[in-house]
Amino acid sequence: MLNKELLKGFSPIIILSVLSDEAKYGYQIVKDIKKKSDKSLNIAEGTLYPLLHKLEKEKMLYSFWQEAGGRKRKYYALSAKGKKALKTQKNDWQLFLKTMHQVID
Amino acid sequence: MLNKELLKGFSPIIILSVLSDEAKYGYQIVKDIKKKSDKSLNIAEGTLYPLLHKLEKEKMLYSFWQEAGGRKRKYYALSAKGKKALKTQKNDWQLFLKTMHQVID
DNA sequence: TAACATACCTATGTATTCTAGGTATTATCA
DNA sequence: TGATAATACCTAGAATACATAGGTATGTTA
Repeated sequence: MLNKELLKGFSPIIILSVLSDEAKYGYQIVKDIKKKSDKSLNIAEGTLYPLLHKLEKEKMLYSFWQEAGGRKRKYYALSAKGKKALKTQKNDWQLFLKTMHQVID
Repeated sequence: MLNKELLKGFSPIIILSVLSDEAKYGYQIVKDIKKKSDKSLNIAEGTLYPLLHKLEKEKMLYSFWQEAGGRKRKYYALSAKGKKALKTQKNDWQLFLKTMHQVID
């Protein structure tokens, strides 16, 4: 596990990124991030759900309910605004990398 | 300026890094980080001073007062514990980079 | 002599994230 | 069959980090 404090502020770009290929539901996003990060990232459900609601409120995401095998799942997908925001955030991330390299290396 | 929210959690590694060559005083650290980052990072004094106090309390840093040109300056230097912590944090940083790459790229 | 730069500091507010719960359904296994 | 685990959603409150917005004091420069 990474130092949790290191992660503050990066949740939005992580979530928008994992949604960039296809719509996913909350529980799936948690597992997905865990898997993709080799278990280094473990975003708590208590962090994810409020954040999904916030991103939806900001029109970055939209949601729809879908049923599969008797289970109701709430899917989230990137809106046009969300796609744009993801691009911006990836640029910010690159600048951040460059800056950190300059300062700490 | 980088998105400020992106920076949360990285202040300690930044401060320990800029102190790794020589002891510096608070005001100098602010200017130093600003310069090294091409003005991308602008750590507020209201962020820096309490953080220096915290790092000193945790024995990562030690301080001493020195006078130059009639001005009193409080210098901070890395302790042995601080040097060790810096190494650990740089490893954490590398892991974080790798993880972010896996998740967002 | 006024304004700016240097140099230290703290109190309070805001934003983010975690902890620690809660509910309900389905799958597994003893 | 009954208990436990996994799936799937959620929220309230605490903890933490950082920025904002001040404050004080001295030295420098216009």
